[in-house]
Amino acid sequence: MSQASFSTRERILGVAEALFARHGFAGASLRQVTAGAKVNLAAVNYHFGSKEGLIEEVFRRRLDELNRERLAALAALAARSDITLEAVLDAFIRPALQQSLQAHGGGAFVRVLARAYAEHDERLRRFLSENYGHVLREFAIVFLRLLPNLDKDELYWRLDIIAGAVTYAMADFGIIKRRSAISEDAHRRQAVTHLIAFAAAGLRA
Amino acid sequence: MSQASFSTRERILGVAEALFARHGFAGASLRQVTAGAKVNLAAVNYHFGSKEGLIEEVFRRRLDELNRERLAALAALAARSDITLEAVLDAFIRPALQQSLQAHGGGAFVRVLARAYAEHDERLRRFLSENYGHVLREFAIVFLRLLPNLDKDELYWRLDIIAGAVTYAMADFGIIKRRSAISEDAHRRQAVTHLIAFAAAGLRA
DNA sequence: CATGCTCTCAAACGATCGTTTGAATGGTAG
DNA sequence: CTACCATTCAAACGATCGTTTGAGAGCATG
Repeated sequence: MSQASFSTRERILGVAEALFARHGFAGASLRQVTAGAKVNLAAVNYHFGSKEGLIEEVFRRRLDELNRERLAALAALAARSDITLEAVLDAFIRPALQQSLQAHGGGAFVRVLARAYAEHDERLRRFLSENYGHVLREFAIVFLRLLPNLDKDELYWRLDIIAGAVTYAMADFGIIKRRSAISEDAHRRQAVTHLIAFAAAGLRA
Repeated sequence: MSQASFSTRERILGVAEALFARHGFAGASLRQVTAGAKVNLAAVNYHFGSKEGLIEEVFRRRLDELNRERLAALAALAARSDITLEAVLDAFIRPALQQSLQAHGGGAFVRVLARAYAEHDERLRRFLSENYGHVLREFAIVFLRLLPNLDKDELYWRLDIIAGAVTYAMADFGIIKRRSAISEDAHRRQAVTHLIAFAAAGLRA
């Protein structure tokens, strides 16, 4: 794979991610993507086979990294003996924050992820469930150890709510607009602090 | 407005709501909508002016009712002297549940609402903010009275998270699939119970 | 230089999109 | 009955969609 090819692939993925976040999968056209990436229209079908292939690659690129970081944070935690609920939640939420703060179009993918939750497409749902569901199960094991009085079904209910709330908050899709005085990054950092406290209280209830 | 016209309008709105929930606003075409409603293609532009006019009417029809019910439930609560946090949260969440349990395509609108959160379209966002934001402010007043130690900004953060969690949970967009043994209605009723307990704990933290 | 491979490009494909048009329909008021 | 108005209908509009094609550019290997 030549350097030029790599550059074309990456530019397409970056622009596609941003446009999917802004206009949705059906709402963003390949012509918008290729124009934004300054590549030929046919490049998408050449490199990704189809539009859906492009969509899946946008997810895979970020989710692989996100899942790896979350599991690594969880594994680092397991080595310690004094695990707290907040620490586990931090291991789950913080990687998403870190990723959203990345240099180029950081927050874009979190918004794409929020859209994916809203999509009902079976193929996309299955793809996400295989990745995200696995991480959630790993975390559930640790949560169950920390919360012995919580039965499994009840925990899954609450984790489900937390996952939705995290995605929602990270995507900054709230109704209450953030104060323009603080930056988007500071906004996200605050959100993580609040989410952890909120989720911990909810799990302990 | 004749009976036939009313019927046509309502059939279009019902089918559009279901298709928007399933395929998104850009993903559902007017030809799918009119075919499903068994009306002529031109009927949409005749009755609603444009596709966007149809989208707005889908929202207005349900949101007006939802907001009215939420504020009514809150007002009924204000008459009492022994207001609890759970009761206020119930006034906020239960109307959404009731609506989602309505006979014809009950859960559809909640999913449309979840999609709207993910949309970045400025016109749609403004429309939703005007309706939903107003209700949220009314509730915030009561919450602040019940939680005197919570400052306003912090409360808004948490309400934001709750609103997102409610929408996601109600829309049944969780990663963990509900057990097929229980019905969708029972699933939603459980969700409300859990959401209220979760949210109350989070607000009291 | 010749060969083979990866990648880019302009152009076009058929399909589908939202919208418009103008005629036909059917009930209602004068 | 006639005139009017709201509504429905088939048909077509231009625009845009995802995808395909075939030629050619660039570069490496023999």
